[in-house]
Amino acid sequence: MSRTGSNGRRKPPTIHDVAREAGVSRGTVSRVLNGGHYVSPAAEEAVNAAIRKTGYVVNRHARSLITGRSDSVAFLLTEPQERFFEDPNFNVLLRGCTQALADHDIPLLLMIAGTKDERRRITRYITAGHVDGVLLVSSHSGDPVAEQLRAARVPLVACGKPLGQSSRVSYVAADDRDGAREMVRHLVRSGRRRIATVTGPLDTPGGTERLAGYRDVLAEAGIEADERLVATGDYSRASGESCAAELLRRTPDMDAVFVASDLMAQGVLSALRDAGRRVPDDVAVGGFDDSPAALDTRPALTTIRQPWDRISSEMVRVLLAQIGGEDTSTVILPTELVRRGSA
Amino acid sequence: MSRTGSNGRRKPPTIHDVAREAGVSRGTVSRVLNGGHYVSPAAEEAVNAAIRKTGYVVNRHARSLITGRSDSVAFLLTEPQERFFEDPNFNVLLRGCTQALADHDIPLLLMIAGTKDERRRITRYITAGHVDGVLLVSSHSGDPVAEQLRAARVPLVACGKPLGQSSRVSYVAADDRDGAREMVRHLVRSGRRRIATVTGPLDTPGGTERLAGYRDVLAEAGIEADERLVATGDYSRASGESCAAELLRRTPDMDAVFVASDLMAQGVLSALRDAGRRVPDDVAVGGFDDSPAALDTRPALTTIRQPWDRISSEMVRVLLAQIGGEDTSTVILPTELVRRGSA
DNA sequence: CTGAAAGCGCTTACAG
DNA sequence: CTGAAAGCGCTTACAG
Repeated sequence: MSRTGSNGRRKPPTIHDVAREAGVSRGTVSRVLNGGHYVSPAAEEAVNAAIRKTGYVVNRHARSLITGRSDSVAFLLTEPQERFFEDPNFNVLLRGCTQALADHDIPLLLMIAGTKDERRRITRYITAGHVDGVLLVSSHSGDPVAEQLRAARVPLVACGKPLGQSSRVSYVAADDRDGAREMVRHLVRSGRRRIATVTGPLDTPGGTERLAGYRDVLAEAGIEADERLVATGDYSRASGESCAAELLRRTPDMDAVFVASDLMAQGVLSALRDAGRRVPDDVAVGGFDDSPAALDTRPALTTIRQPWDRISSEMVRVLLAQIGGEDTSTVILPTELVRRGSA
Repeated sequence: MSRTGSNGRRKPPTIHDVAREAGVSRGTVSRVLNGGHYVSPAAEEAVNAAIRKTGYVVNRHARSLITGRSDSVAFLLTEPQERFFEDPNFNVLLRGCTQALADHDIPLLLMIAGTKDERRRITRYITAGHVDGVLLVSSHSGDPVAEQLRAARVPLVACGKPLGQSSRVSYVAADDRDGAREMVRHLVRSGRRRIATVTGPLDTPGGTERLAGYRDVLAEAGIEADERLVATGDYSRASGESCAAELLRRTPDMDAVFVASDLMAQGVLSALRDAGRRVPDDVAVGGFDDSPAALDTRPALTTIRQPWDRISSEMVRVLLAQIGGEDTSTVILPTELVRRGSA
């Protein structure tokens, strides 16, 4: 059935081969392929048998040429730093999206727009219609790529609230503020009063929202706010270490630290150990993310779980809905306190 | 210039629009697009101006339909375990390949064949010609996907030596055996004599080759081999910890451990600390990979650097060559000893 | 060097 | 329910 091309690789069967095998027209085969509407049971049966027999697989290029859809989606990373790749959250997200898309038989194109040149090339590629939509992962605000894609009306869903133009862009995020509240309430409940925090960068939602949640709880608990207890990190382990060292110098009486990411919390634990403070006896430490590494610290890290599997499946769901014509939407997912040894 | 479609999104300009704008035929535009052969300078000039003016971007589906190429490449992960995503090496490799391909304007499709169902679906997709070639990342031997793709004559290059059918499959790998030798020689030179090793799984090249390198050096140094000094891990941190505990029990006099991955070495360091052994004073520890985490251990990990950036760029180079008709080939890249505190 | 024309494999109104 | 036909946007021999 399958013809052999000049290069030795088999030429795959076409819809024409299937039609001949089934004794119907190509149109009928196509109708079976596209949902089986307006096809008699007998014809459908014959076509399906012919498909099995020939091993036919639709040629997506031909289909895309006529439908105008590409049946593929981009996973776009716009990140000047290399950091996202070190971040375990990134892995989970990427895998989750790949698999959620695979369930719809949609391939994921991975694109990294690190430099200005890459951003221009990728924007051109996407706006030329080579993908049906974009899963956008970009931690910082004021991302020009997001704005350009939005202007070109490319279906788009961001991971985390895009600080610049949130009102017109779909996004899926964990409830950062509430997660932070959970953790700080837990610290308060365990008797801590001098609670410090190491924040993320303040131009990211994880930076501002988790800090806001921290302040919410101090206010509701009637604990006086002390700005010396607030240090700003950049999500790296090293920044956690240096922030903790600085906090220990400024406020040696602190008895707890809420750290806005597990990776930074690892650095905080190192700094505390170096300073001879016991965790959690002298200082309780709470992280954020529930990354795999949270299990490997000594003591194991009490942290806030971000539901990455749900975040990725919701991103895919919202994007496909938008590709299907629905309006933009926002999904906020609940977090969960995971108690381990550090707090 | 650009027409507006029914859904509100602009219909991108076609080769026809460019031809009209430039005052030439569509054939001439196509020739300019495909290398500019048999085109007069004047025509080429006019076409390029028209392309700029219209913002034309080639429709890859139409092109692929006729050329039979897809101008895209799959990055295929066949891994029953989730482990690869936790492995920092995976990140570096994926990023490296994405960027090396971007330099050729070729998008990377990420595919994960974890379950049997996924493997079947993905094999069908790939053998149907939807990608021009495959970058294969699969740690274990006897991978049925590799064999099927090879049989279907799909251009393919593996990361690491595929233990099953290495002779007919291109691959790029670090020199595992020589890297292991470097590390163990370093341990011997620093006066260690009771040198243990924690290997990777013995159905992976990193497992067998690094063990072979370890044995090479013991033999050349005239140190008696002692099988009690060999423990087999599975590349996880936890296995490093349990292997080290077992080694301490079997051979309490050991004065060094060569560990086949940095992640396992982290577990080894924990176990040694728990046992009250000082590193490197009592026991020297050498890792393999030079992962980012190797900088974060106490003491920092002496390790063997795998040249991941070169591995990824070579994988892409070899794959593109093969797509272009060249024969299979093998690339072995040198490793490098990175001395830090642990040995 | 250039244009007219065929054709890649598919989908989708259009008649029946 | 079904077939014949047009056409998606491009590339590539084929004449000139």
